Amino acid sequence: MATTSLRTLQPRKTPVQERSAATVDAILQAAIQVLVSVGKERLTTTLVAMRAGVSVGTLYQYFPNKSALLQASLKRHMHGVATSVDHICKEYRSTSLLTMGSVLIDAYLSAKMRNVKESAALYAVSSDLDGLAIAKAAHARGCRVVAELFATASEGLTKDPEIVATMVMAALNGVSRRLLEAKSPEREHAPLREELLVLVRGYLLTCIQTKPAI
Amino acid sequence: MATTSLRTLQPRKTPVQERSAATVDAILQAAIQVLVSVGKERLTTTLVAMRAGVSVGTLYQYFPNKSALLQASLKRHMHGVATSVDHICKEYRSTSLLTMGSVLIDAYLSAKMRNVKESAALYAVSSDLDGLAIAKAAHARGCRVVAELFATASEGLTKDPEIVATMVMAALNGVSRRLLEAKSPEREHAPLREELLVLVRGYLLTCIQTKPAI
DNA sequence: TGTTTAGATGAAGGAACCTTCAGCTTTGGA
DNA sequence: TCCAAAGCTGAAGGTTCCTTCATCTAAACA
Repeated sequence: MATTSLRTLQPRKTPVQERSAATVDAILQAAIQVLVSVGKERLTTTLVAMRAGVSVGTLYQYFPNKSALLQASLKRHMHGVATSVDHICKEYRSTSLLTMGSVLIDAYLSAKMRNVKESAALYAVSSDLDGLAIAKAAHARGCRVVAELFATASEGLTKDPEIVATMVMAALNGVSRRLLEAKSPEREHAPLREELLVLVRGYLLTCIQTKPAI
Repeated sequence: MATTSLRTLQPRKTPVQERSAATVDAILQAAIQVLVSVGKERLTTTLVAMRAGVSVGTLYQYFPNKSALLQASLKRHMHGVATSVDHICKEYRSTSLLTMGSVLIDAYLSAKMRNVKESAALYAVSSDLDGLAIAKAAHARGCRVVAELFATASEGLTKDPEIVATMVMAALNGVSRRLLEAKSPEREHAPLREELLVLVRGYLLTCIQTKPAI
């Protein structure tokens, strides 16, 4: 069963010409647009194809079924966020824990806020059975990378970096979700970011071995 | 449209005899069970009716449509959690902020962990268009109640209680979701609870006017 | 006991929509 | 220019599942 779902996730046909690569891209973009405008419940493959300017048949040449299409959309979105975080994690190795926390918050939040509607709409996808696995995997990978970053902190850690990373990421998730589902996320962005900074800083301070003056 | 959805949410028929009240209860319980066993995607009204030991027709006498059924299930679940939090918020007025944070975490987490599968399965419902409104409303109400609690803290607050409550609840949500979606939530419950305590305590300390020794 | 009302039934209507496939068009190279 | 391969089309098949309603049973009450 797992084998089947993994196999069916693969594109039916791999684009070899340039135009088909553009088609796949258009379909994925259209999927997001439809998701944003009508929601996951009312998204149909025909609607997505129309929006992409192709026929349904074309869609089914690159995605074996509707679920695969949604999963691909979700993966694409999460990959964007993950890339931002990865970048930060490479760049800020061996700095102070508080710096790490601060830049992590900025990277994660601004990646999510880059396209508010899209991020919010994809929550519906990441909650169903197929999406959940992808979301979990992405989250787990994110925690691992952040844990590795924390392990290089100039101050020593009193706790397992994995646990610290898990907590920070969970808080980040909670607050960003709250933000994305707010009436006007743009307006609340700055204040919530500040407050999140306070929250994470307070926590990270308790994870440092020799407490500094600040 | 809002009027329509509100009207259709109302039960089609109000139970007047005792047996029908029991039927409604059985249907709601069955909805949760089906949700847990096959997920929201594959839940059908016929399946729910079968599980409840009634016919589909009976289901449609109390719920105007499938969406209303799911919404009712979600409401029931959230009401359970809200009741726990409300209770705490009445009981711990005028205590210290740290006490409030601690009992809040316990109340919220144990309410969610009371039935792990159910809580996890309902995330799918709370993410779709109909469920989102309910979830948001419940969350907003929770924040308001907690903010009122925080406003009575024996120590003075340096910030708007609403903001403090929002952050604490967002962190709570993030961590409990992470917990509920873990492979074995029971095993991780205690350690994550401890860590959540540290996280929230650290934050609340920064919200107190005159910093105490502890 | 008879009548009225509440409650329950489940086959069938019918809409929605995923997915296929036989045939058409475009592209790239020989 | 011409052909083979890649790409595209969209009507139609088929399935799933929501929802209804004519009909039956159980309960309350006089």
